[in-house]
Amino acid sequence: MKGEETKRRIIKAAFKLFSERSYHKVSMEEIARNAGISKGGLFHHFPSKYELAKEALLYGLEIWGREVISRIQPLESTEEKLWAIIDASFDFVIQSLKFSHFFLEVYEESLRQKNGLDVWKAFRSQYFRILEDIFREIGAENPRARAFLLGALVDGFALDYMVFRDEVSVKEAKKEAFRIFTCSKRS
Amino acid sequence: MKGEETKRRIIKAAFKLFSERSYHKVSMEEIARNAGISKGGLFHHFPSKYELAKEALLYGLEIWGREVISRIQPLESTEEKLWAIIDASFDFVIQSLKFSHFFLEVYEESLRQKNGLDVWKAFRSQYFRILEDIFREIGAENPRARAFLLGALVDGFALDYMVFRDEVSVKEAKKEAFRIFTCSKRS
Amino acid sequence: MKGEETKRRIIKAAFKLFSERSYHKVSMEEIARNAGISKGGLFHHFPSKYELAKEALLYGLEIWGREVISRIQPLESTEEKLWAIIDASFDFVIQSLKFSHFFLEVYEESLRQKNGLDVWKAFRSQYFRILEDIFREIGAENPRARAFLLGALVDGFALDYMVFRDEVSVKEAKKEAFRIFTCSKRS
Amino acid sequence: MKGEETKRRIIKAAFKLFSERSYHKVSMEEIARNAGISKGGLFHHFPSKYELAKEALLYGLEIWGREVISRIQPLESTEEKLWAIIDASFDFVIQSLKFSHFFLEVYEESLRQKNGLDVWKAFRSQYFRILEDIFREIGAENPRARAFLLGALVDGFALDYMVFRDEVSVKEAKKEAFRIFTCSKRS
DNA sequence: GATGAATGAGACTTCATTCAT
DNA sequence: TATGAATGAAGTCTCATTCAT
Repeated sequence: MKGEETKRRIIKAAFKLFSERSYHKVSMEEIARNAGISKGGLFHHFPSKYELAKEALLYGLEIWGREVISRIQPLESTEEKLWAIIDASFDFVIQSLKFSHFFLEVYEESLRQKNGLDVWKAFRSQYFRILEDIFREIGAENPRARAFLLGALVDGFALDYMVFRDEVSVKEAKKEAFRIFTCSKRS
Repeated sequence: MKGEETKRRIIKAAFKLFSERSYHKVSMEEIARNAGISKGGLFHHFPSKYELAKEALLYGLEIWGREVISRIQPLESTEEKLWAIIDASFDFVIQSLKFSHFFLEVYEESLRQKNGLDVWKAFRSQYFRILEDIFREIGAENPRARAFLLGALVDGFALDYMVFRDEVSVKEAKKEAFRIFTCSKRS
Repeated sequence: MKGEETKRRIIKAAFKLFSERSYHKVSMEEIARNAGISKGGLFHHFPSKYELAKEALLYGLEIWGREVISRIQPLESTEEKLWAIIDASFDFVIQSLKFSHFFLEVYEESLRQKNGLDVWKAFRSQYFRILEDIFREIGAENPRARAFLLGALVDGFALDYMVFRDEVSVKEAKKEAFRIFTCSKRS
Repeated sequence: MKGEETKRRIIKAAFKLFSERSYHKVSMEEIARNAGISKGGLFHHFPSKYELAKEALLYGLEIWGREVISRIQPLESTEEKLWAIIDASFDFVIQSLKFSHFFLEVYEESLRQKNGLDVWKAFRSQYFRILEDIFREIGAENPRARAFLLGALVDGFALDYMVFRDEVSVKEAKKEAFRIFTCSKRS
């Protein structure tokens, strides 16, 4: 029982640091220090830095996921739901700006592991189904592709906003994103 | 003049390696070897790894820029131009999948340098004007924001495509992107 | 009594792993796992890795000793006995190729312990008396030295055979060893 | 030129330390210190600990080889040559007692490397031809096997002598070894 | 008797950078 | 201009051992 709590503490510390400064810029030493544990203790709970990063990433994603779901649940209209998703996604991305870089680096490591991508695909598909349904109802020509693009847009926004944040306000970006993603031939 | 040629050879080698394997995964040693020069020689031409990476990145961006301009130039209709840009951007991104990661890592370093971002902003603004004009002509509500979003979409696509390439074809993605970005209230 | 049984299980597992992969390449963690016990439990039964290794080594040697004795017992002629010893020794050595490395590593640790070698000397002398007697009967000039050399040959064979096993067959080696060790000036 | 000299200095220091305390008990840090170079400098000259150990081992073997050859060269009779070889081999082994352990550990690493054993086989075969010829002239039944056994005996002697040195004198051991290895059916 | 979390020292290795030649 | 030897800091990971429960 004590172990589980420590593990949780480590993951939290790792998530925080990784989101702030990406994978390569954070050392295990530092994570240990922040989690109030020894370096050796870290490796007792996680076999490698990659494995820890993966769990930290999932932890972050799940927070985001729960946030999105909870915002969508009470809503009824399709468009409201889409707006809620865009709203929440952009917010999350702004909140932890370096998150996507961290994401990317763990992804890259995953590419080298056998079946390393399965975790991400599983997680992603869960939300993609929701998005696809929304775009189908809206009358998008290719709901699947559009869902993919929204995902990409959010990720890319995280990247670009970090650098060019003075060129556009988040509010404007959200609005315009909503506009183009609700575009349908029937409208 | 001989120095200039060597410098160019180094930049080319660096760009190739960096876009294949990102910043942190490529060592100066390796770049030197690939450029057919010694490690010492490398530092003779570039004061640091970051400085080399910056120039290598600009080199890559300029190639992309010239490609886009040359594709747009002969076209007349606004929509054709937009399609050409989307087409070229996605192609470029696919071609060097790790490019955006490389981009991001150099960005991060730039954040720490005084006025480090200026060079990227200058480069970016040059193409953003073109995009903004296009979206204005199309009748977008917020052309500036939309231009920003297209940039973000392309960057994000590079990221996600690396991992989820089997979920959507590049062709479909391009088409759907074109559809939503040409969306206007007046249509 | 239950403690004794657990201890035996640990020793068996340790011996197996050590003779497969030598002392330094086997961790206490792994031994624990293979013995179906926790790491803490392991240290409950043995105060240190060295102490466990020592007992595991003795366990292996005793198996070998009993095997040799049982093969010799029914035999009558001196030469038959010598052949049986050579035969059994080579077989044992082939069976657990890394055994002599394990042996050596525990030896080295023993060198650092006060009276650490006593246990090996006691074990060894027991079998050396038998060998010496045999060589005395055969008419060797220096039976004690010859006994020592046979011991060395077997150990060295274990070493070399690991690397150069395709240069000579075990059968040929046994036969030639028998030939030279039965050599006497009186024959 | 300066590099070669440093490399030689490193190999010498490594050989000395490894012979005294075997592979795992010597750290790169220590070798660096003894060679008067930084840890990083070590890796500039040798890509890994294993590779350094391999070269250090070869360095030691070559010293031994040259010693043996120079002792044999002036001799005429076959028996004198064999005696010289046994004499030199035992001397060498006594001189650097832990050498064989070091040998063994580098061997084991070699087993894991692709074609890792080729170096040793090449070295060994060079001296085995000489031994085989000698035993053929002596009239041994299986000269090849006997040569193998002499090699094994020397290696095993190094092992055992380390532990049981008070049981037999080197001089006696040499003499008895000479006796049994010159045994022939025709005598 | 037994568990497994935790420690802390130490190992190998990488790499940007400097500098004598 | 160019070389490559040398540095030193930092990084990931292993492991025997201890100890509260």
